[in-house]
Amino acid sequence: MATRSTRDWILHVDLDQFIAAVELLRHPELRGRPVVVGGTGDPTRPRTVAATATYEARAHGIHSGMPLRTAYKRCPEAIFLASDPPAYEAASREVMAVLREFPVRVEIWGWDEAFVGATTDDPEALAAGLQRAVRARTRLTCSVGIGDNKHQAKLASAFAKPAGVHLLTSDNWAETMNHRSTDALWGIGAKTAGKLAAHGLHTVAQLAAADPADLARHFGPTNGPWYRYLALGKGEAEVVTTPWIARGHSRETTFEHDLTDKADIAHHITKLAGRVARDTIDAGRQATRVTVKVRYTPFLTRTRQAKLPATTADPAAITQTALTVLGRFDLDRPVRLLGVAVDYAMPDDQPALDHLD
DNA sequence: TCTGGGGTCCTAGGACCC
DNA sequence: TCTGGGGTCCTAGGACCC
Repeated sequence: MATRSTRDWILHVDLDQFIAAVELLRHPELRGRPVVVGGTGDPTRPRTVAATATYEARAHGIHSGMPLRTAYKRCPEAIFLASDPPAYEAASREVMAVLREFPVRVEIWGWDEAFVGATTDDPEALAAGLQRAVRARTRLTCSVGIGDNKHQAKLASAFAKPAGVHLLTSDNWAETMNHRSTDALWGIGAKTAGKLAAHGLHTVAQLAAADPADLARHFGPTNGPWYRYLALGKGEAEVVTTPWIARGHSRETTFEHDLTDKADIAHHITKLAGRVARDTIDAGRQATRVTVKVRYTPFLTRTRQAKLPATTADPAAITQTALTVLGRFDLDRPVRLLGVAVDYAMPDDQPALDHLD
């Protein structure tokens, strides 16, 4: 291969089967067996879904997002494990620490992913070095995508699975992506792909060639042109190493049995609001707005929100506002989920000043 | 397949104001 | 008197992602 000149690259590091891999490190005797992780690990419990499934479980048609009861029917001999977020959090921190020991910029993107910005003439060697270090220190394997921007690198890491390295740049973008369906792009899902197809735009190539003004008319002034931008293989190329500042925070619960008693519903909202308030205090943040979410049976979701009288983290104030907002819902039908969310005040939000002139 | 939990961002319509 | 245009804020919902 020809020698490359030194320049900036974006790498996307994606841990392979992260949750399952962490569980198999703790339960090595389960290696090679169908394992499903989710909820409390009780496959008879309704309204619980799989967080992940090993390749052996996938061979039985099980996949993440599938109700555990369905997974159990498909493969009764599968091992069902409870989800253990603190364990995944800890494993994730170890991986990210390994990445940060390299002379690169690291942007954490969830438990099992990170973007790495590097200036190098050999991105493949860097990718292999990252993989070796992560495996040596954590016994976890990862796939690495290499691109000119985050979008390309993100798609490339999927092509690299499992445990491989794949390069997707502006040079091979068209040949790799043009024939694919638009939902192959990062940010276009099933719904948008369906709407695009209804406009005659089925493939990435067709979307790339579409008229931006026409897209803006049909898909919104920001989204329409953005879809075309994605189809051209463009994307954000800046790796942000400063910690992410959360925009908000929420807690929600799906109940195994529907709630019908209004006092019971209010009690659960009080508990959820209290948790959100404690989380807000723990995060050292302040809330500006409270949103209450109600999901009725069978699956109709409604939200109502209100601005807090003043920016606060006070549990009593947040709970009171949540209960007031709850009062605006129809509670005469069975409820399967309740949630409470807050918007956080952002650090650059200026307090409102009274203008006196 | 009877559908989790936790996030982010965009859009559209209405209120309100000048 | 029946009637414009724009700007901003608020709200609810939707789409997408991990």
